[in-house]
Amino acid sequence: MSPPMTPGRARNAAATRTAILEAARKRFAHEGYDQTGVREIASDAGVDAALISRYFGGKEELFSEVLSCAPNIAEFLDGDRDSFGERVAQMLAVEPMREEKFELFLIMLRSASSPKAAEAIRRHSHDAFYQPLETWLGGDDAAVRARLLSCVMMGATMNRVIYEDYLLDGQQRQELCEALARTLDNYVSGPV
Amino acid sequence: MSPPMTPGRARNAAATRTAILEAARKRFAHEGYDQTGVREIASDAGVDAALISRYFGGKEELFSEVLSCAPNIAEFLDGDRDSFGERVAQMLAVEPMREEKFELFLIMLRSASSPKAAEAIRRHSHDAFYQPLETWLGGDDAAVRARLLSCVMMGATMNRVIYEDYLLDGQQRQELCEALARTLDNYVSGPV
DNA sequence: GGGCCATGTCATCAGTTGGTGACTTCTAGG
DNA sequence: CCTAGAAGTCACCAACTGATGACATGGCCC
Repeated sequence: MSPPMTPGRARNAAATRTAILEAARKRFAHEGYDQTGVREIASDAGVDAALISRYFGGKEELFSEVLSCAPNIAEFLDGDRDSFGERVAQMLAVEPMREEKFELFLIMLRSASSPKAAEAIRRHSHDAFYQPLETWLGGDDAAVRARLLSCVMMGATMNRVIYEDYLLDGQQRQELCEALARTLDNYVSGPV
Repeated sequence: MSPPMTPGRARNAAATRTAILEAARKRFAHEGYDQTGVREIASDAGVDAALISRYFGGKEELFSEVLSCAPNIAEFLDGDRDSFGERVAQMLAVEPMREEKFELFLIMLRSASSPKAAEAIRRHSHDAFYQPLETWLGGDDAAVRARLLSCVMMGATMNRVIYEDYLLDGQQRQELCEALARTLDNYVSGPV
């Protein structure tokens, strides 16, 4: 006990805020908005639940804040254009779902059914997903192609959410991945 | 007051059961498992909430029962094989979402995030969706192609759930529909 | 008609949720 | 050292949820 341990939590507002945000992001991604209680978030963050209301105003505002801070689509748009389908399909069908890249998708899919969260999701996914994607795609039908890409990506994520990794073995997942990659690249490259 | 109105509800167990089931199906499809309360279902059905527990055992069992009774994929597998993509894409992108055909999808998507409902969904969607679809597709990679079809169908539904019909106008939805049809038919017809 | 069971109604419970305000404790600045 | 305010703790509330058991009532069979 070399450093004189303070009994309560260290008094550091910024760190506390961040801890809450981190814990909330994981909870919302793994359980969804409704299934996550402020007490659970607080417990994960090692914080009293009352601080959530104090710092963010309430659960709903915390959720919006989490969406704003979550990593967005940009990561995939940065890379090589020709390998977009391959990279995304790998994430969707092969890589373990615990990856952080998944988190924004998971938050959206698992929380979209909650009216309290829905509006925030609509707004944020437009700004952080469709808008950049459309710009990146370019062309007259960018909006439609963006929607098509979104359909495949969301659907694939949804399937894994529902079935985890049951039903398909490694070989089949590889085939799935390749087919997804082809479909995605088809939407990326050409006019539909 | 020609017929001597009974003050309470008509005493007809079968009709009451059906009324509850109907009301529950609509509520679960529109609001999801978590957002739907037994009191709301009962109110819609013109029934006392206690009867839900009496007739079905509880909300969870009622949900399973609703899934069992909901219309499944069979409708689309009956029709002409060549027009499968066209028919499904029409439903996914063009037809109004209030259609009953959508209900099973909506129930699944809106309730999948609830642990209580998830297991029932997994079981039922396998029996009423994947299994028939795989059989209908045939071939060695039927499982993978079924999954691909599912991804597109679920993703398209999810997009409409989140965005309703915003963002895309009629013309764009038509383009979306055609592209979806091509993709679906591609998965139906060929080895991936 | 009388008994009896199925059906429906009601009051209420126990658990959980998000949120609030009063309180304590620590730390910075004078 | 002492005060003021920020940071954290605690007890508690009001609302809601699913569920249950006691009770009322209708209709059928003997």
